[in-house]
Amino acid sequence: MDALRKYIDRYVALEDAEFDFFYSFLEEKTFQKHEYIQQSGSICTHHHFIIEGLVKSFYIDDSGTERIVQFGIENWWVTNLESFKKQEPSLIQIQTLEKTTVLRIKKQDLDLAFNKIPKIERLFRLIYENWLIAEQRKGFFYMKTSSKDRYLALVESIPNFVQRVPQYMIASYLDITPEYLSELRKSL
Amino acid sequence: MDALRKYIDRYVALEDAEFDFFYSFLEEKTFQKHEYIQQSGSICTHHHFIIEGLVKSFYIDDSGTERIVQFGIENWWVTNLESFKKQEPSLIQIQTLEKTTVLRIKKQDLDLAFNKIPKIERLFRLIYENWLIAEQRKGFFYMKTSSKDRYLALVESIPNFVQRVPQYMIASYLDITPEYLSELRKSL
DNA sequence: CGGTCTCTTGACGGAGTTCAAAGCTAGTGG
DNA sequence: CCACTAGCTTTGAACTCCGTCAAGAGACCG
Repeated sequence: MDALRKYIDRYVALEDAEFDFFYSFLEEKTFQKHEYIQQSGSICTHHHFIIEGLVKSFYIDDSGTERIVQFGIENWWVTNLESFKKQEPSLIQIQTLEKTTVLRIKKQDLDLAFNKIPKIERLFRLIYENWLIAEQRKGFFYMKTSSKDRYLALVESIPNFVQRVPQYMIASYLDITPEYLSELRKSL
Repeated sequence: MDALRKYIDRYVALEDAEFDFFYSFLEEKTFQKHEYIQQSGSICTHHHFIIEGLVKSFYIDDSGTERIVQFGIENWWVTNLESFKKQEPSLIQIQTLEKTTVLRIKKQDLDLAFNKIPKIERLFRLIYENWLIAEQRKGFFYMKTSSKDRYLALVESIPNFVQRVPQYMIASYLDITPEYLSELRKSL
């Protein structure tokens, strides 16, 4: 609750009553290590705010290989936005890498919150704006940077990331093979 | 005006008075072929809705090569969102490839519209949501698809695209060299 | 008709993949 | 608390995709 309040305060100034009303839609839930938050083929019913823990979003490609598209840590929202918005089955799966506690909200409740509290709509307008900028920077960065530098940037951007996540998942996220990442690391 | 009204109607139901009020902030402007809508190093002051024409967003990399990150056509919004939002100098440049007519709005006027007309804030919450999904799909698609298939998907997604845009720009957008694209096309 | 912009062709090189095998490490049960 | 196993990481060789460079062939415009 404190974590969410602090997070929201960075974007919009909510009255206590507004926050409490919004908070009443949220459900706290804890997932064990390696539990699925989102299964492939099912509809993404909730938007999740991570209070503590670490998750990966990924899909399985045609040759059966896992492809990680995003990691999520404390103070991030995770969902498959496309499936959540359209309420269609999701190709993306979300799984915890550590014991993870989230606050989650259902699609219809979030829509209700948008109607009742304009500041919540503004909050998400701003969140999506920032998220979009981050996604664009990522694409931009991907295009102009070698995989070695992408690796270095990733491990520097999140403290202890290498300790928390196995190498082969980092390789998957960087879109290279574990073998090649191993070679990169040898050359430091 | 009609194009914009039609576009907005797909997202939110505005009263005529609300639309007129929003429209009063917009300025119609026509750029000639090869004119700059956004120069490198300057702040992105406007958000642009393209009524007619075609533009490219790009930057110049360390070796002096142009890198196209996005094309924009009719009924798309174009801006460098990061520069527009933070009012910081932009690394991205935007240039027309054809004579192009836009409706443009200043940052402070858009913020004003958000405050005066909640439905406009909702409109942009939805636009950013869709844009984000599109950006994520693009990243996703990039990861799992060969450059040959990316080329085919691109030319199929926009009618006459190959006629409107020179090959070497398509190569830049696909993040391959013109030489290699030429080879791909030979193998059909 | 001459020049600039665009597209193609070919030789070579480097980044990254694939496959197979061996070496580590950490969790589990006995 | 040790031993075993399964999962993770490293190594190396052969191969593929795609970039770089250099040169030539069209095509459009004044």
